[in-house]
Parts: sequence; structure tokens; C-alpha cells
Amino acid sequence: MTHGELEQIAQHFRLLGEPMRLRILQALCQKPRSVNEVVTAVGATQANVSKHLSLLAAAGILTREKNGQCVYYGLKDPLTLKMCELVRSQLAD
Amino acid sequence: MTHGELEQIAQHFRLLGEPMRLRILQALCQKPRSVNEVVTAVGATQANVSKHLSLLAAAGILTREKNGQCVYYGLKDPLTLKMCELVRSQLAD
DNA sequence: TAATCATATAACCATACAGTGATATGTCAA
DNA sequence: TTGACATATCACTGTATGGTTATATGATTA
Repeated sequence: MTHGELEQIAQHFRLLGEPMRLRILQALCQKPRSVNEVVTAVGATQANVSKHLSLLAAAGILTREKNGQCVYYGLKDPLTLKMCELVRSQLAD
Repeated sequence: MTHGELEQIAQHFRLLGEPMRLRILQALCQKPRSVNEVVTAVGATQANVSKHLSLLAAAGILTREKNGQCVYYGLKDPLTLKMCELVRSQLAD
């Protein structure tokens, strides 16, 4: 594996390595939600949630769809939650 | 999922979110190696490698076995490498 | 157009932590 | 015991980034 690939993979893991972002992902596990919905779901600042959502979308972890004045973010790949589950079961040992 | 669980899962991902640590994991994918062997394999400082190995072992990602004056670290769970592969294939899209 | 709502961005601060050099600890051989 | 080797730890620096407040941008409605 090249250094560039490792850097990319690490970057991906790093994005998942933040509790607030995991909470955001959790809030999106059923269906896409607007920024405001996520804000109330996770109980954080609008600016903060917006920043995290942008990062996750830029990394290809979330989809982003604008509808009127609302922006809806959703999980792009169920694999992401699967990995969280894997880690959780691994930690359970 | 509780906040504590999320914090633990995030912590786990954060450990995988560092290129140097991924290189170390890669160096251990075949068989356990001593600290020095890893040092030469990844081309980093002894102090740095030792610190990373300790962190990974403390998190239960690596096994640690002392034999004479050498300490051998090895992958505890093949799942770890599987996740790296998953991410890599996900990024390939 | 003006007012309101939703989202994004900018500037800033504080903290976490990777990397380094020096040194401590522990183990073996001569 | 002394010296050489393997590993761990300490103190420190620099940097990346999460969170905050304030503001900008854009869309909708009256």
C-alpha cells in the first residue's frame, strides 16, 4: 500500500474518530435529515454541526442534497455504520 | 448507544486514523515482530514506534509478549486489517 | 423590498497529540 | 561487574482541529 493510500485511509478513520461525528451519523442512520434536524437531534451548535456535516460529505461519507432553503444530509454507504458495529462488538470482548 | 460507548468507538477509530500507525499495523500483518524490527520496517524513531505500539496494545488492538530482552507485538484481531481493506475499497469508488 | 429562516463560513481559542532527543529501565553476554 | 543492546518513558515543541461567536450567503414569504 502506498503512502498516499495510507494517508487517505487514515484520514477516513480520523473522521470517524470523533464522538460528535458518530452521534451525527447515528442521527442519520434511518433517513436523511436537514441540518437543523441534526442540530436538535444531537444537541450541538448549528455552526459546529454544519462544519462536521460538510467534512463528512466532502469525504464521501454523507450525501448532500439541497431542497429549497434546506440541505439534507444522508448516509452514503451502510458500510460506515457496519464498521461502527464491528468496533463495538470488538470492544465488547 | 450511550455516550460512553460512542466515546470508546471514536477512540478506537482515532487510533486507526494515523498513517504511521497504519504502517505499523501493516508491518505486523504477517507475524509478530519486535520493536526494533518494526522500527526498521517503517523507518521511524524507536521512541515514536514504541509509543505507538504501547497505545495500540493498550487499546487491545495488538498483543504484547516479552521474550528475553525483546518485546513482540502482533495483531490481535484480523478484523483490524479487514476494516482497512473495507475503507480502501470504499475510497476506490 | 424588507424581514425571516436555513445554512455556511470566518476568526479565534484551547486542547490533544505526533514527533523528537535525552535518559531511565531491564536483560543478556563477556 | 561492566558493557552492549532493547525497550520504555520523560519533557518539550509544533501543529492540527474541535468548539465558539459573529457574520455572510441564500431562499422564502409578507
